[in-house]
Amino acid sequence: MGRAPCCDKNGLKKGPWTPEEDLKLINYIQTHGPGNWRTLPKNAGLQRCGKSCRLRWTNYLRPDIKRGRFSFEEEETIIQLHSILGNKWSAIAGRLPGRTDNEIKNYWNTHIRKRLLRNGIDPVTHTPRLDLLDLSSLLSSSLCNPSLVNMANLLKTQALLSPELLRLASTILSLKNENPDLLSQNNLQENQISDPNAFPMSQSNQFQVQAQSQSQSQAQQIPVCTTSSIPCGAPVDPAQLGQANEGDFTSNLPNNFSCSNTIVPPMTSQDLVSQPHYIQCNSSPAIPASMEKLCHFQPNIGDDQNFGFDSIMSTPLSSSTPLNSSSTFMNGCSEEERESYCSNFLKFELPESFDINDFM
DNA sequence: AAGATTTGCAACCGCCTTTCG
DNA sequence: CCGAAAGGCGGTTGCAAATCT
Repeated sequence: MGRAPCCDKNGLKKGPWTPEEDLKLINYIQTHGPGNWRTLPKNAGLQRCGKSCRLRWTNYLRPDIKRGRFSFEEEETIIQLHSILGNKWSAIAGRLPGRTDNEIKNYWNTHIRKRLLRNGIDPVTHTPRLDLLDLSSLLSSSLCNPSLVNMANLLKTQALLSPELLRLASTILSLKNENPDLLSQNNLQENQISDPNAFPMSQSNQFQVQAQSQSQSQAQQIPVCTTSSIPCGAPVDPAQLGQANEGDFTSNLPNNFSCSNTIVPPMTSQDLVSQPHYIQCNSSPAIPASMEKLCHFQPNIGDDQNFGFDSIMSTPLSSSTPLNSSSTFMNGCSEEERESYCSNFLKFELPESFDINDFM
């Protein structure tokens, strides 16, 4: 019964391949084709297991393998595919011509995964991770200077995505109301916060609240988050924002605040009503309109005409049609530039029925 | 300059599925 | 149909190179 025994494992070499072994394997496969991996080592004169030969060929010696740094387009494809397929490296490799599953896996683990983590994105779920965000600056700011950083700031960042954070913010407000002394004990820190140069903002959360002295008449204006290394651009329903501002959120809403280096002219509620119900996550002026689509959060991926789950699953792995190629312009860009893009990869859209009070 | 630490990647390991006798 | 080996895949390791202190 069963097959004939596999290759004799005794005396088989392991470890790094020598150039001579590579040459033998290449010559044999070029002449005879890969064929049966079990018998290949013996026929090729190699003291290796067939499995080892197959691995060496598919991961390193195959002539169609593309070596070198991953392009931005490839990286973008990997992230998109990983958000759907998870660690199905072979499936991902099937969509990336010339790349092996092993190479993609290595690249994910050594580059992309770390970058996503740095930006507060869970590399498994592709959603923001609050435990990775530097909440300390937000919290200390909120405790030390209620006029500088307030509930709206928390909302602005990620609170709309997280009931936990909203509850935390609510607790902070309660603390503030119950123990105002707590605030006065932190005058020194307050001064530090007031001086942007003296306050060491965390890498992941460089919020800078601006335009404190706007008139109350602009209170309904919508803050625009322009840049942050965490995913931002949470959608805001203007009506609900106003409701939140007048309701449980007792602190004063900054009329025009930003988490970037640049002040963006405030939008009015009317402006927003006529716009899609999300705030643009504008990471860099250099990102062209063609990138906009990529900013949409992946749950919309099925609607993306360029990238659908069905297309992946129905397309043979051998057909190496590259996915949307909107970003080849970023080939060769620096790690920082990639990171900047990566950090804004997610943009969230909430249904119009979204009610912030449901979270409180 | 030297040792420590981090990074990148080839290769191995072990498990699961497929194939074959 | 069954059992065993091949094939395939994802996770992990080990080591050399690069970077930091």
